[in-house]
Amino acid sequence: MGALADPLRLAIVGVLSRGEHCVCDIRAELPVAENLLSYHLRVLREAKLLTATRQGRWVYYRLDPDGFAALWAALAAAGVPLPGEAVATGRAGRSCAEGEVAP
Amino acid sequence: MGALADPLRLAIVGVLSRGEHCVCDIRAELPVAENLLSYHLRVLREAKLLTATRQGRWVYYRLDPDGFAALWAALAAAGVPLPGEAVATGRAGRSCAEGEVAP
DNA sequence: CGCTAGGTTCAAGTATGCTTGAAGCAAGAT
DNA sequence: ATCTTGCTTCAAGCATACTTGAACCTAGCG
Repeated sequence: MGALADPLRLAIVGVLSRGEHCVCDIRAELPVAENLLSYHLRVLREAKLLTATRQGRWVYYRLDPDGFAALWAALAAAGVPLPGEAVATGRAGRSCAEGEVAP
Repeated sequence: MGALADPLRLAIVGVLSRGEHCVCDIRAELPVAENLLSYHLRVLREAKLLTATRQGRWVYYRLDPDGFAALWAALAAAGVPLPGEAVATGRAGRSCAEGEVAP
């Protein structure tokens, strides 16, 4: 998680969600320093959300379906209500106020 | 986003995913300073992921379904592949290497 | 080979966010 | 009113992450 917490990285994912792109094309859509883009691409790569392949002089990035699947699985395991899931809003067992404020 | 990027906040959401809890009960499940818990609860509250209601001396927190719905909607709008969605891995139009390395 | 273009990495400064301790506020108990 | 409990807020220290500039590496070209 946290890899999607940066607006630039979210924008990168947005570009790549339309298909594979090389760094120079990403940079054409996102006006940002080459350094910075490389840094954020690395963060996303280390988060397993992106994969990179070199072709000649260019490096092509694409989204990693397995990484996103793992992300959603981890969130689900942590108890985060994913889209389409019901959100529990009822009262759970309480220990600190046991029977003090009976409804 | 980013509100779910902290392990403690993720744990808080996990506890609240089982239903409404007061702060002292959350604290009973997560060994953390009262200050710190209050801080992270505020972050989640300001992210619209939690709602708080005071009842007597206790403050009860619960997940906010609308907030989570808005979060997933925002991610979808940004192009993030949500669970169950296909991930585009094909080639998109390229401008920098137009026709140079024809497959 | 030397040279250039596309990307990456390194080391620095700055900003952001987390953590801690003390003070503050509200509501019930005395 | 005074005290205690449950929780929040404030201010300061510390850690982390972002940003910038320079050096570096690889692939292709002359």
